[in-house]
Amino acid sequence: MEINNPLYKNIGIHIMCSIFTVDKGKVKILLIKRKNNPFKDMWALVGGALYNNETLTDGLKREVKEKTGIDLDNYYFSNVFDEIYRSPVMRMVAVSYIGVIDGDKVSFLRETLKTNDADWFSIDKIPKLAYDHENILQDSLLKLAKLIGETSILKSLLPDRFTLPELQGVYEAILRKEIDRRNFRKRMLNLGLIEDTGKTRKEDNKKATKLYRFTGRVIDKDVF
Amino acid sequence: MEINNPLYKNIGIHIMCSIFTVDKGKVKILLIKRKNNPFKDMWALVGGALYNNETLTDGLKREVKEKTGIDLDNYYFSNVFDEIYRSPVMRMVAVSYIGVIDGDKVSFLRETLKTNDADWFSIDKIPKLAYDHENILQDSLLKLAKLIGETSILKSLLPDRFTLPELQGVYEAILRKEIDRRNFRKRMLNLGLIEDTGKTRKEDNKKATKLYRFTGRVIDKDVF
DNA sequence: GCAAAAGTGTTAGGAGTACACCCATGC
DNA sequence: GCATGGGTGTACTCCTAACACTTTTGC
Repeated sequence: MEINNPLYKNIGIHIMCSIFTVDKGKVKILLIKRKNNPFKDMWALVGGALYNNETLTDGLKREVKEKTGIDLDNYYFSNVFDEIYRSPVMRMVAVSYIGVIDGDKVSFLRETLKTNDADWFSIDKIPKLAYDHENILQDSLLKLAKLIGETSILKSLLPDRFTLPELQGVYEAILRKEIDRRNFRKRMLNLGLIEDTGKTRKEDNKKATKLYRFTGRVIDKDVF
Repeated sequence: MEINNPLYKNIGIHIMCSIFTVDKGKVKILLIKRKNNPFKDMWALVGGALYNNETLTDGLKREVKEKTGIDLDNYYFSNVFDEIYRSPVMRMVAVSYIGVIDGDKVSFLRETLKTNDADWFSIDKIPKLAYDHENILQDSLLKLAKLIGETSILKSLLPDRFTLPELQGVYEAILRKEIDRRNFRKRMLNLGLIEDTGKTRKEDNKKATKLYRFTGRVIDKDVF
């Protein structure tokens, strides 16, 4: 049967995850250092090969858990990478996802069965990466900038209730531009991505600030 | 080496293509009838298994050529389908694309090595399809409706120079709604997807109509 | 009182939507 | 002259972008 044609057997699937956080106005990416070949001792995105008996997102969660100890539950599909020699070992097609977590709250493992180290890297200072991960990362950054305008992808980065200046700081870090406070507020509330909780928070030496929460709505404009 | 773990070997990749046309106000999909098992004698989307030595889009073009004789050059990524048992033969992950052609101009083969028949089906009258192709098709229809607002995906359906009423008819068929003539014109020109050629066409018994062409521009709005 | 951070309102321009009239043609 | 199909303009609303002042607080 044609399905046994060796030409299209033994293709593997990588599930990759660009795990982002934003810390002090900087976007950071969680990288792991590989313990094994290929690309032994090099930094890499989190991810690995899909098993036969799991869906892509099951594999994604398993790989993230195995290589970082993190339980990822906020992720979005990003892209497919199919360059023929992107893996030196065998033909691997990568399906990439984007995850966002709060780097201050979520702890990760420095070492696992397959990793020697793990750390957050500012996206301005990325070391040389294994495979085509640099490519995947850059693509994911563009996608992240899109997703924050259409989804609640940032909900796992901020506390349940957050202030608008906090949220704006995250947007400015990801979009790499300053945004007008008044327009930001109007736009965010108008889009319906967030809503007023009616509560406020009082910091040490500041005016009380209003608290908002994500609605979970997804923006999907019609053509006509 | 872990890459030899049988758990994640032998995954296959399907590349699927929903090939659409619009004919007399109806959106139609090109289906082929399978000659072989699994799903022998059932209608199916065009597509097949990726070879180790080709990229996804190379495989896409090869499969479309093999099963329909068509040289496809206008296609867009659509989605990934990863249900574990979507193929009864082995684990197959499908990467789906959308193609648009002019059904009146492009001819296709009724029979090939792997197909017994091929035909256009109105999307209102789809036969039972092999695999999860019904699912992929419905998903592709939604994506197509998005793509016509952002890309020049329709350029292969219309002649190089086309009239606005022609284009509007295609939009209405895909979006399944009527659109105001004046607003359609303003919006299309404003978006920059099409441009005035400065020429007109004179049909038999009609007023001369202005001709437009696609610009190839892709609409990609910024968040802020 | 002054500096820092947060909140709010106004205005002008551009896009979207709804809607009505004129023009060319063939019969 | 009338029916058909193609072309255009206006008014209203809404979103966006630019921009300035007031409030609270701690020092």
